[in-house]
Amino acid sequence: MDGGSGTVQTLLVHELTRGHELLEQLLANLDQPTGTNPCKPLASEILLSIERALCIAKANILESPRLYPSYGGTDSSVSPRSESSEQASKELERREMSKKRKTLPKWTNQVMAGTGERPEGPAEDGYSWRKYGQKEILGAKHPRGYYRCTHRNTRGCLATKQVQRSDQNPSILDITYRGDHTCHQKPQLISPRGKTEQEQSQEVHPLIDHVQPQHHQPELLLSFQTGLRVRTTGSCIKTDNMVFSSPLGMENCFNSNFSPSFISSAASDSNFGGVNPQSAESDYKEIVTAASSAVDSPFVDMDFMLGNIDFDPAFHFDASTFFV
DNA sequence: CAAATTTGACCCGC
DNA sequence: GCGGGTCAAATTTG
Repeated sequence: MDGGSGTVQTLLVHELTRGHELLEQLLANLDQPTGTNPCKPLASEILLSIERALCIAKANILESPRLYPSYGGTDSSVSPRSESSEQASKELERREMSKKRKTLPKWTNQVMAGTGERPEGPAEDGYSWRKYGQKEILGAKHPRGYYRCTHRNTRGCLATKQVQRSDQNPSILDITYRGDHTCHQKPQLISPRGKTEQEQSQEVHPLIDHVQPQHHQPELLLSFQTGLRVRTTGSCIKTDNMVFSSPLGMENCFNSNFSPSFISSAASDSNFGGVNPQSAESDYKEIVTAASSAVDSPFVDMDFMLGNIDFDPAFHFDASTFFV
């Protein structure tokens, strides 16, 4: 873990460099007549490269929770006795909070919001969130909802998310996750019982961690269906039309047997009922990478990858056996 | 009645 | 000063 720092950086650099090179090739090829140019394979290559980098980066983030000061730390270390010290601790908490705002990993999903009445309702991901605020955002038609993990107080879980309806397409929700769930709450599978059919159809069913292998992550599914977008900031890696995010970060992508080839095969995969092949297949646009400062504290021993830097396209990895 | 949501106030960074 | 994010009292919901 601690010794893996150079290794992970090397891997990241490797993948990002490769992605960069491929992108250059792609750009060069754009000049060629459309019939002959190999843009598509190149684009796929780039995508793979970025996915790998993202996996590596996310592995780091997940594997190093100590990077992010724990909420419990502040209130367990400070035991307010008088009102003034209580105020002081609140001040401290606030200051910690602003720090966290900057340091916590952050990634954005776009999921299809049902056409339903509840504006943010369908943004279910299996965790129990508690709304703590709503704000009108300048330049946005729809207010942004602020949610935090229900177990924030009981278990000091820092995870928060912001849900905002997309301007362009009101049926799409922009969900920005921040921080990992330290509550180790098993995302409860929402039982169909007690839910209306409409609710069920709108819901993004949770499945993270130990789920039936034949099911793909619901967000994943929805993302496919909507032509999705998943972005990771903080780690500054941003991809479009790339399904690769979840509240648990890479744990999910691994656990759902994520493989890069999965994406390109999605269009033909009949499991994705309702997928518009075009959206899944044709729009590999805006693949952007940027160097990141948030991924430079590698804690994961990635040696297992060393011998195989050129990943198999069917690259997959069972996190449950690796990240314990 | 406890838990969740609403909403105006407040704080902080830019 | 402005805008985004959070707090917390009041209110609603189950």
